[in-house]
Amino acid sequence: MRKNLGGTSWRSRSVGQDSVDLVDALVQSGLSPAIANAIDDLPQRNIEVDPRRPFREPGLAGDEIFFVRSGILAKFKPEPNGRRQILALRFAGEGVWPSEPPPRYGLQAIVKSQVVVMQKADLETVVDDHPELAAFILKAAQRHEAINHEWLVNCGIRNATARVAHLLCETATRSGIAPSEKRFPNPFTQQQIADITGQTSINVNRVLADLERQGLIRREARDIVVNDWAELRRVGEFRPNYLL
Amino acid sequence: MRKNLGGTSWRSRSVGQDSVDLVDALVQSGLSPAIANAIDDLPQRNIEVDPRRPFREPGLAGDEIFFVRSGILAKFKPEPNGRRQILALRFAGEGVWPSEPPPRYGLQAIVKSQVVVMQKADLETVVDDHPELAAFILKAAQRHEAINHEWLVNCGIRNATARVAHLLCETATRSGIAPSEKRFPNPFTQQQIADITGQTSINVNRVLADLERQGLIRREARDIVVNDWAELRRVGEFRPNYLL
DNA sequence: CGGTTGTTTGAACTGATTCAATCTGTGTGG
DNA sequence: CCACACAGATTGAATCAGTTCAAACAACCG
Repeated sequence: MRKNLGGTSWRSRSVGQDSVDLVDALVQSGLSPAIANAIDDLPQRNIEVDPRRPFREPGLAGDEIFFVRSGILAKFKPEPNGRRQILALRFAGEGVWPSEPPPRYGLQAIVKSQVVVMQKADLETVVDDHPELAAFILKAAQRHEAINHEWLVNCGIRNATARVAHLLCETATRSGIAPSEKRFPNPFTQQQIADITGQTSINVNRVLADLERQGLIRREARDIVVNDWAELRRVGEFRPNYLL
Repeated sequence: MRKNLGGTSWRSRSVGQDSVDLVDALVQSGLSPAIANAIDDLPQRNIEVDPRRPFREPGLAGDEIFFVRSGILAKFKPEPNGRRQILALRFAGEGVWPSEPPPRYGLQAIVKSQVVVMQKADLETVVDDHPELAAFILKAAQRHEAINHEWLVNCGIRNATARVAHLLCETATRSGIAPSEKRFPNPFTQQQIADITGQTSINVNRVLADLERQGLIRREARDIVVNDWAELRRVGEFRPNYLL
């Protein structure tokens, strides 16, 4: 699917409920409209990916850039022992930038997602024309580094309950849920929470039941209802400033 | 301490045995000599830091850049429960770049280290003059991201033995130990290994004793003697390509 | 309806922690 | 050179958080 040039792109119209326009998202993250439009003019492919089915296997050449228009993507790494670790998440408006030695992680969707795929080489031409773009990319990388650090602390020294509580808080914040909002959709299966927090799904199930028994959250269908954000944050040692 | 301009800088002469010249290290990492020299011409301070004494507390404004000339630096994050997690290491020739929201980690040395400190604002002037520098910085960030991922897998799904074995392999590689070399100095205390791998020092002690009992390594004074690199790598699931 | 995917529960097990004590090496000052 | 202090390493015993295995249950979907 190629870009439709001139006039209002069909991509500007909302496709899903939380679908993100590429230009809007880039501008909102601090990029100048000129550069955002230059990026949007690059050849691009829109794809829709189903959850839990890897669409980019580990070890493949990293010549593509992915931009999440709606849903959530995950970088994952399978290990010989059969378990897998989810390394990072990308929410709507965020992107996956390729790295130099072909990355060892694969990509899969957490929920059905719409993704824009572009060529690294194409983007590099925009970087050449607009050096500020490099700073923008670096800033995004540093934000993800801060999140990475937080996840390492999570898996390294926090207990199972704190890990899950932290993930819930981070997910709500990164999904753009207002702090006043008590209810938000839980995008994860318990297995996925386990893959993120380095546990088994059995234990995640018990932790969630515990959190519910303690009255911190309620689970209703696919939603999480948070009765006491402050307490959930305390349990998860979540301080959101690392997210900007 | 200010830069001595013109002629051979005193910094070009080796100060410690493994001391690294700033220009050499930058050029070797792929930067052009012109840019490396431009960076070297910036105001800089040389400091020597003692191990295990934080010299940069968490949460302080990140307006400084650190370049490791010798030794090893660690980013660490203390947690309310009294434990701490080491988030990343920087070996000789590597640097710590500041991030936008003031970083939540502190810096400490693993062993006595020599560090060059520069101002972020100064470096940015070089970036303005040489846009390729931005790509260089991004590439370094991506390499550290790959290492971060590896550490997350370590803490998330590998068992205590694999974690320690992996750290030993990574340390040897990043220290520049030739694969043929069986002996290398262990820079860590057992507490530091624990802080990196998310364990207690007691358990690290038992794991090291196990590795020795299994004949994989020997410990002699401050050195680790690796009897069988291939086997140690297998145990630690260490595949070094993520290090470039 | 049957098949699939995800959740929940129980019982047994185990890897790692916690607490406490001892041992070893190194440096320091008398 | 010895006495002492201090940091790190080592060991044991008790405990516990989280895993493993197995089985049942619920929800969803074509």
